[in-house]
Amino acid sequence: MNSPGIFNLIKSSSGGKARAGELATAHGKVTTPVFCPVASQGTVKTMTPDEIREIGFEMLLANTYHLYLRPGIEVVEKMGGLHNFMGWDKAILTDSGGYQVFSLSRLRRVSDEGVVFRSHLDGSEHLITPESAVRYQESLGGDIIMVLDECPPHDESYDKVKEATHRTHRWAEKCLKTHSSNQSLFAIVQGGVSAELRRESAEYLASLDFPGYAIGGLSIGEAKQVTLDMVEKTVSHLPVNKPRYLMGVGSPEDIVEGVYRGIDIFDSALPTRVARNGALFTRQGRVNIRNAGFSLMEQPVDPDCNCYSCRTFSAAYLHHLFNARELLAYRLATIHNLTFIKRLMEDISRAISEDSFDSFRTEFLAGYRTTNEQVRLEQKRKWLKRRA
RNA sequence: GGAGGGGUGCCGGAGUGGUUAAUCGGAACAGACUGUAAAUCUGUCGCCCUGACGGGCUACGCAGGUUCGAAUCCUGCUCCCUCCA
Repeated sequence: MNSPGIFNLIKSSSGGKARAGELATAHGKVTTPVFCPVASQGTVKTMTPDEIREIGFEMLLANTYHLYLRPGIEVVEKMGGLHNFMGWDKAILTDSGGYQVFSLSRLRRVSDEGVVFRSHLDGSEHLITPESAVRYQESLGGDIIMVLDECPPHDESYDKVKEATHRTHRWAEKCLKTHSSNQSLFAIVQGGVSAELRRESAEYLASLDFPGYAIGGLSIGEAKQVTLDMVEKTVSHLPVNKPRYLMGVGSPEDIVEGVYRGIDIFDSALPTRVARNGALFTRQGRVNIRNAGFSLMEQPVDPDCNCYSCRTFSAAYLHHLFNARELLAYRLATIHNLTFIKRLMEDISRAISEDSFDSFRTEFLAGYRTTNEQVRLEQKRKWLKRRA
């Protein structure tokens, strides 16, 4: 089973939907469930590829939109492709730029042809089409590439979501038609928070026989229970023998819940972004290293962690680095959070192979304190409003 | 000795009669961040009571005074700064 693009399902939970597998790529085998750190601009912020490899990650996510604008697709191509350019010889998954249709929505116009958007860098206007999105990704040379999709806001009207979902379907067909490399092209299910649209989207895309399926348009401001519900409603209509990728989801509790519902691949900027802002993962929940309580703590932030940061430094030192805004703070925190996630993935894999994932999940969630949902959504709303 | 300027909340610094518990920074304290326009953003920030609305008290160097009302005007005291001798 070594030809690139082949997904090999190794083990499924006897009671539930969690599963373990392997994904073959031209840049090595990827063990699933897998988490991909985000390297939008060809770098996991603050980390060297060696450090990422040492922590144990097998696949990264890079972004076509960002690399297209800077340094430019041709530059990456001339520099020998993305792997060579960024010094990473394991697998790469590139996103099409579809998410930017959503996150930069003030700067874009969507039509059937594609998306006309304004560069957030210099305001210049560009058109990205399903066809060009595939061509760009073929030039970048990632191992898994994504169709161009339209990700509507979580509170968009049903009709608009339906329109975006159907457009995403048409684009998926165009991408499939354009695609000519041996990279794996994954489709993206949309459908917003409508179970009916999710089903329709999953069934339709499944009929096109892609080598993998992503679930997009979630965790963008809707309530957590809705996210999980939509994942369930989508997965149940996806083929069993193809990898399922839950895009943009990566908090520890969400990963556990995603695996529980049959997800194989995750990516998210959350672990690294949150790290740069002082939030560190522990098995008891997130902790803010900037809090005054850490100023004199001799032990590491997470005594159970064996990452470089926790092996080497006290919580007090990390607290100090953050307060002083020293650059090392961001690196040490990123190392910690990524190591935490990697270990979580290993624990999940082990639990699945031992057929004890359900109890692992129950225990993990019982011990992991999460933010009050109201507080979360309110701050999220403020953030989105501010961006509008 | 002479002339002038100034002392505002933890710090810097606005404000020159009422709408001022006092603009704005910073610090401090807490929170958010999920296919990265993010080393970003939000909230609190005199004291006491309240979950909140709200209420009470104390505040602009010190002491008096003018006024219905003063951080803002007047007098004295005190401390600091600049220039001239």
